[in-house]
Amino acid sequence: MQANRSVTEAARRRQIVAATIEVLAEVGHGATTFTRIARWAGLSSTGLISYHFADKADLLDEVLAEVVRAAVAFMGPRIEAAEGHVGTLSARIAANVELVAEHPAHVRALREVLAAPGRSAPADDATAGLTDRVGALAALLRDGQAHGAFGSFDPELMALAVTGAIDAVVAVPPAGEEQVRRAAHELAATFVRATAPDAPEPRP
Amino acid sequence: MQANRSVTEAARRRQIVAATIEVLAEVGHGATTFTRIARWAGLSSTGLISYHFADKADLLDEVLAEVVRAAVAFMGPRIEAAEGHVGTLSARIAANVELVAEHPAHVRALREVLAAPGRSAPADDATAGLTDRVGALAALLRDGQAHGAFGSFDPELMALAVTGAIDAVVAVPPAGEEQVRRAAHELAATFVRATAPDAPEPRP
Amino acid sequence: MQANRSVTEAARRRQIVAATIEVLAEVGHGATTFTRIARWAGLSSTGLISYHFADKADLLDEVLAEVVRAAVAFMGPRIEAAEGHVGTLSARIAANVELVAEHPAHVRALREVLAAPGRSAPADDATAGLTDRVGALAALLRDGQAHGAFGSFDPELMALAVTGAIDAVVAVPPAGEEQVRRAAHELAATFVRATAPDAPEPRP
Amino acid sequence: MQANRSVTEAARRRQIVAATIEVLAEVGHGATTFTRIARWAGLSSTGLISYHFADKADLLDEVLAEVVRAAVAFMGPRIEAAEGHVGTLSARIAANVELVAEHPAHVRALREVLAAPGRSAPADDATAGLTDRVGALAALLRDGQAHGAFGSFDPELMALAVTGAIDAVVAVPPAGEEQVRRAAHELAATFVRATAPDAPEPRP
DNA sequence: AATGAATGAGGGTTCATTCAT
DNA sequence: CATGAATGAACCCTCATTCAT
Repeated sequence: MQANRSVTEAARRRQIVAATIEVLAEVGHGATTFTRIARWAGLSSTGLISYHFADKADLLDEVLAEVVRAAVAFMGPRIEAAEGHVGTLSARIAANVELVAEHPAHVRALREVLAAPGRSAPADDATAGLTDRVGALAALLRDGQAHGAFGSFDPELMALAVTGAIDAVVAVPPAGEEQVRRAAHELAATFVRATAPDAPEPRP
Repeated sequence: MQANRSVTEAARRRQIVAATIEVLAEVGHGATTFTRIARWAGLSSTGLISYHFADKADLLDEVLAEVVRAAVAFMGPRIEAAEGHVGTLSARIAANVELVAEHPAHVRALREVLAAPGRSAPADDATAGLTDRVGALAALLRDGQAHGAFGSFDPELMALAVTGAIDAVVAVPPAGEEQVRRAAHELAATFVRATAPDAPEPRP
Repeated sequence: MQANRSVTEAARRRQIVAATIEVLAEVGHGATTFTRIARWAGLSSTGLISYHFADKADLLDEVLAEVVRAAVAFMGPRIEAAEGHVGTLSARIAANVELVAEHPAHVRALREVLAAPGRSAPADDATAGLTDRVGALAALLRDGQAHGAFGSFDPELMALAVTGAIDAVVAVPPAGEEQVRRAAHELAATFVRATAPDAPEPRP
Repeated sequence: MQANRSVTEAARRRQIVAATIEVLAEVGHGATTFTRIARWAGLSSTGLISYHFADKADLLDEVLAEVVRAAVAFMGPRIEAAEGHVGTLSARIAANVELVAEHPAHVRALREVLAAPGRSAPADDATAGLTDRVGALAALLRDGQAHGAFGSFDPELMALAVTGAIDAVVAVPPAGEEQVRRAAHELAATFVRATAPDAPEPRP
């Protein structure tokens, strides 16, 4: 009789976060207002949002956390299942592209939130893990280079390029699951080629 | 002594446009308000902006035009000087990366303006040329494939990847002109590798 | 103890509408601003008005409705109590004149609202009934002519004249209830005379 | 070489006044801005208007004077040509109605100016003569009553009614000169009837 | 836990007016 | 005599946030 206090609250918060994700994905960060969120969620006042979240920034933090949580849940197993440096790189790229087919609104919302002006660095590790995709990727590439799995290139720059390419590919609305899978494979192949070990001296 | 009729107006407009570019680059489109622009430009009232520009959209149009003009002036010669499909691809990537060293604020402002909600398609060709970088790149890649200069891959997807990679590389604040040039070359090399003709059968 | 959900809102809306009527009557439509309304109503911000009314047009619609409601409530019984065409004409004129003694601000506000630029035709019948006083009057006159109650004249023109005369008489600030009643009777008598059946041939 | 200083100025003032009359008639007082007037007159800046007129009120005063001047020039001869009290009343009404066919914009502009909030009493006599049509008419009616030309009624009230009726009839856009003349005659006839001497006791 | 009325700052825009040229 | 750039107040409206209930 007592314990469901926070159950109710948690449900409300989740409802509001979910609505915010949809609104962010649909109208972008600039037009994401409490009024619009309340309307989407079927709430009759913006006061309720302020009641459950200290701040607009607080709400967006929660949105970020939720989006990251879902993304990690989706990508984690796929990446861990991969073997070898090349395989991991490949899996990372493919999983990231495929993520958009599973949670299109989440991905757009993520970009909107991160692009919001005045956002400070994320707090927890999981968030950083997704947010700092570049760093994680660079580490993988550097390690692979040390093991001779990749050629010689600037790992940070390549990580940046990979991440940017994924985001760009993901930004165009995908047409069908099949096409998403194809794009995932092809993008992975592209960077496998780009990171391939340097060609040996042509034999005489 | 008389001929400079509207020299004042032109100067003010340029001043305001320049200030808007800086503000856009710094705080993003959503937070780019007349008040902030006026403060940045050292104007004492937002009314002055409204006096010189019909609309906020009008101002942003002018910003877009200016940014595109500068970008075309910078990249055009570099691209045209290149020879061959691979050379052109290389030059395009390098020029784009180097652009950010020349006009860092311009590049960020461009993205902010284009990302603004409710923006319609650009009118003139020069703008479209810069805006639709993906299309232009895809055409180059497709043509190169037909001439055997590139391997087999989806040109649209690759164009998207190249563009995204450039933007990502460009997004991090560059440290020094030397480093920019290095990044330009390396990124170009990366995609030259990624688009290289399929390896011939190893000779026996 | 709970049932008064929106009693506060309704009261505020009524308060704002009432204030708007007074302001309209005093300074005219062009100078009727949210600021002036708020000041008159004793509100501390114009935001409150925007909170309760979607639009300035929305507020003016409400004003129109309220004014019409009051006018119909006042004039309706008086007109219906009259008998015969001449009696009805008389009652209509008198009631209209007397209305101004009861709700002087309402009448001026009505004119201001209807004269506002960009107002579209009224929706409901009651409003139209008050708005299209000319049409209603013309119909009465035409019907009366068909029954021999009135002489021969252009009904539309006469209706226009009657309406204009009423408005003019009503426009001057009345001095005392007694004088209003006198004016009402005399104006009615004037148009009873003006619309009287054509004099019969003098008997030999 | 010197004398045409004020000639130029007078011409400019007339041009601006004329433009203002048109704008007033077209968009009403509330929307009559310096910008719109300048655009209509083909001027490139509102500064020119401020240069020639001390104030917006000053400009509107000039407009009023011009409108009155034209109206007096039009109506004066027609009224003076009439004979007898009834004839003069008739002529006054007809001339007033016909005025609208000659200077439609002037008449609408006049109403707009007089309806403007915060207008004080007119200065010169000619203006007062037109502005205080009611007073002039009341004097005529009172004098006529003293000479037995009219019946018994309140002259002020009747004057008010006549004026209001004229304005109302004039307010509807006239369709053709013929119709205007018909309306003029009929309205005159209406009030001749309404002011007719009291019917004598029916002879036994 | 929830409501919704209220607030005040700030948004873009229009306006009459001033002033140096 | 004319210009047009500049100003600052006021316009309507939206927003995140507060608070009594």
